[in-house]
Amino acid sequence: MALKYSRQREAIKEFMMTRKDHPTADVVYMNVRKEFPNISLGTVYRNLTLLSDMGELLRLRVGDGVDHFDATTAPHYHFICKNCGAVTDLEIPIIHSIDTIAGDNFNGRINGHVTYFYGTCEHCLKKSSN
Amino acid sequence: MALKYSRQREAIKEFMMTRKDHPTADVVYMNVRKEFPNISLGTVYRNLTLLSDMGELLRLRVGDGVDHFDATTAPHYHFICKNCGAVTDLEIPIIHSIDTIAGDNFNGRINGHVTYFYGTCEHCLKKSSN
DNA sequence: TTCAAAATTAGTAATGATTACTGATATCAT
DNA sequence: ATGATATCAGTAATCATTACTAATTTTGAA
Repeated sequence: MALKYSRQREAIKEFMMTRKDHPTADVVYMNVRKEFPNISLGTVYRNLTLLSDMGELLRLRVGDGVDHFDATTAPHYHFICKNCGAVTDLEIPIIHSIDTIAGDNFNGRINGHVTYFYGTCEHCLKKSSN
Repeated sequence: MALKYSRQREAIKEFMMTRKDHPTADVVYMNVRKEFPNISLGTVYRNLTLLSDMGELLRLRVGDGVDHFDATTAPHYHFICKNCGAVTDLEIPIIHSIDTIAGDNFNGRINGHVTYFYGTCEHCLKKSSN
């Protein structure tokens, strides 16, 4: 028996399921603390890492220096707002053909790619048009 | 006069020009120290950041927790070896069409994308086939 | 149910990359 | 040459994340 049940891990998992906005460890910590007032940040990190390693979560490194986590584990693309930093899912299918294109004149083996789209989100577009 | 000449910055720039392997701040530090034995790591970081902000360098966040820098500022794609962590340039043109694809059914504005291709580099492929 | 082995935890310390601060030095227009 | 100011070296601080440790939970079997 390698993995034991833990209420804290379950609470973290359940919280992640409710969020589509790719929260950071700190946001998870703040929220799970409502149910477990003295859970420690280390426990949050350990479980987020564990769940990511098991494939139940995705760890996103979007370039803002903080890791984001995503309970939607099926491969998909992300958009990052350069204005507010919000991370949102994109509803387009994975474009496998670019792996083939990238492999042209390249002597290694390409297994896949990670793409982040950057721009301005709907919310920030509205704000700036005032 | 906002920007003054500095030998240290010039040395950092020149070192970056000689390297195609996207060194980290620490690697730059180690090398520039040959010419400036008591340059400080802070100076290296400050200048790498300054040059990146001016557009003379690219700051790459490839997902390994350390920033890499690239003197080739024209947009291009990168490949990261999952085995050894090496970062190499890919010789394919930017595929602008995926920005359009990504914009389908999306209400924000997409300005561009950053893609990292992952796999095994030529060198590591050869080693593992022993 | 009780018990002990092993996983997990809370709390805290340590790490590693990067940034900020400070008094001394280098650059440059006048 | 000189004064204003950008830059520096050295060091301290910050921030995200990981590691450590003694106490608590979980769990399968007695």
